[in-house]
Amino acid sequence: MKNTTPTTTIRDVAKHANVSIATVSRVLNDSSDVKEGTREKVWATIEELNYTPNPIARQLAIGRTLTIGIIQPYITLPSYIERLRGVQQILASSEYDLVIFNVDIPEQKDAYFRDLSRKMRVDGMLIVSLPPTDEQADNFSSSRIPTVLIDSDHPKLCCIVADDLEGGRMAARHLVELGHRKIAYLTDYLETPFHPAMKFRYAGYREVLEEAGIPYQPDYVIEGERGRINARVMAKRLLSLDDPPTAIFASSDTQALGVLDVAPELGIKIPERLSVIGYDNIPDAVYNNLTTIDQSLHDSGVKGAQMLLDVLGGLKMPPCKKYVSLNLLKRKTTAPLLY
Amino acid sequence: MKNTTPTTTIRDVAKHANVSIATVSRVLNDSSDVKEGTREKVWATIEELNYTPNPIARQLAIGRTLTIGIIQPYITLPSYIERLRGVQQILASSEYDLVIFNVDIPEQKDAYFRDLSRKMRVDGMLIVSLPPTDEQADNFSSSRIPTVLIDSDHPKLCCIVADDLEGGRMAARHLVELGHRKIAYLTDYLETPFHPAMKFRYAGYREVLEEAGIPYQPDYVIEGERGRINARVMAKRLLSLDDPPTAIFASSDTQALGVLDVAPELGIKIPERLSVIGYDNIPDAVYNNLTTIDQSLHDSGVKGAQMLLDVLGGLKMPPCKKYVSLNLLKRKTTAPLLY
DNA sequence: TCTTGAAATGTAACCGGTTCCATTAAAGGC
DNA sequence: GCCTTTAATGGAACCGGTTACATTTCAAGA
Repeated sequence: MKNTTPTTTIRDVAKHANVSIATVSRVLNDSSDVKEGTREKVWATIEELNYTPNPIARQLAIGRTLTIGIIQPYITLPSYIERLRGVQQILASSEYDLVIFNVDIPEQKDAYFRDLSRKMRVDGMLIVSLPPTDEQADNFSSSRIPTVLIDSDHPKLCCIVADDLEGGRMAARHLVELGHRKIAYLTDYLETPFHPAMKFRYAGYREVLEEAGIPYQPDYVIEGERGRINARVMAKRLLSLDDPPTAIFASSDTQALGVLDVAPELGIKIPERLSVIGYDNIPDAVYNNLTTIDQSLHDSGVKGAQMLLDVLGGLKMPPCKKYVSLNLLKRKTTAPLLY
Repeated sequence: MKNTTPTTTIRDVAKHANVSIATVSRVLNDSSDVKEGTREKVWATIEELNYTPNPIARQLAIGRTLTIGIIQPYITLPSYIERLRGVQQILASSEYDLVIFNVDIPEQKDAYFRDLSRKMRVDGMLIVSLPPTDEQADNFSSSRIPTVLIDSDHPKLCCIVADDLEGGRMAARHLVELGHRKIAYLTDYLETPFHPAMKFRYAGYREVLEEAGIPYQPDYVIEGERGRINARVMAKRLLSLDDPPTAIFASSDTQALGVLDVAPELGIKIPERLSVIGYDNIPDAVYNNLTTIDQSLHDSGVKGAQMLLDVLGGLKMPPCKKYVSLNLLKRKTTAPLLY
């Protein structure tokens, strides 16, 4: 029944209720010093006029948006979802809303980094797996808008990180300790415009193998497009080598699952003939009894959100680097090498 | 180097550049009537002071947020991602930003429906797969904020829908035409607080079977939690029946893939011994050569976003219902029944 | 009864932009 | 050279809230 935008404002309410706009505002923000009778009268008027305060005006007046933004790539990947849940859990009980900005291509990242602090209307920012350049980091740290990095780091900012190098070591060490010496590493492309976690894990893998006196075998390192399907193809290649590996360290659970998919097709029993270890501990890993490195994804979301809230709450916080824990979860896809 | 929020405003710029704030505003919005010399002087000052206009103030002044919101459940599912891409494609070339609100549980839906029109700051809304109640629909249609429904419908609103009943018929009809009579339907829970697409597809399936004179066999209908993993379990149950089906219609590609996963384990060849048809045509379906019903997910996003932009552009549009097309894609997982 | 102070309310400035309208400066017409 | 137009610019109101401060109300204390 409404015609063209006859928006009711706080002044309309004030007029109808026969009070001042200040009083209406007080009622809306349930300030304590409004007489009960007045309060009721104002509420009645608000209902009657079907009045809704304009959030934009409010934001301008109080100088805050009560919104925090999160920029992250690959929103569809299970590991990112897991972190997101951690963030949401914390924010749900705060006064802040969460707005998600998805980055699929590097250009988007730069566009967001450039604009968000200005064009977007957020009080704080979480940036996941997207390492800023020095210049961008400077912008963030000198900006009015506090920023917390999750899963990437920069000396000028607050960061929540996992030690991917150590994670790579842990996975490789587990396989070595089981007696394996033909250990392959199956991964996303190591060179990426996003956070090079896979590269660190790779370095950890190389390190442990070297320590164990296992010569580097380039054929055992295979990289390719992310995703379960592609992992299958890569796994097939590895397992068809003349001298196939007896263990595969996949840089993500999703890829490890791809390996589990194809092994039966090739008549390879897991874990008897092939040990497989993943990384992340996503829900599907539990279901498939996949041995993996739990990198506390959920917790990284929780910690990041909490840190941002602290800063927004006024806590003075210098740049820092906070680690989430790593845990080797031994399940059913790894076993001692049979001679 | 900055201390506590010494935010530079348009007035600071005006003062430094020795012009009026009106002129600065004109420069910012590159209005035509500013002399070239003045324009340069103002830009120089803007750079010098490192000034960034406050978007909130601008929004308040112009009365628009230049943001559109999308509410959708299961943001992690491939089918929803596909729609989202369609939306983003259209919005990318518009002046609007997209903000995503994810709904995982029904309560969130109601909270968003209640608040968004008021608390949130968007110019328009897209609602995906979340049918509003009559009351909510009334609120939307009488609200200042135009709303378009995608994948659900209501007589009072603009809707983009797919004919799930017909889709169910198409899938079932395909199998019947291939000679199958033992046709199972594997699905998410039919009762859902979200859009009951699966129920419509189910109805279509029942209808076609009845027309073909195939008696209803309750054992052949199995419902359960969504997801590939759960689909495997359900598929196993179906295929272990005393008189197993020769064809399975899965209500989503993800579930169909689950069926493809387990069939080999049970020694069942596809499509020779078992025909499988999915629904959605997600990217993985292409890769796995899955026969499926393409419900133009991407296109539904495109159409929905376009319609919303039209309305925001001033087009008067009465409630309507626009269908996206359905196509049976015959690939390699369905085949004639062998006697 | 008159103070006095707390409680309740009102006034008006402010947040940081946009834009209508008035004013001034420059250019064109005769 | 003067008047009319047009181009540039400035002044100030406005968007719709919040809030510091001033003012009024009213009950308690002297």
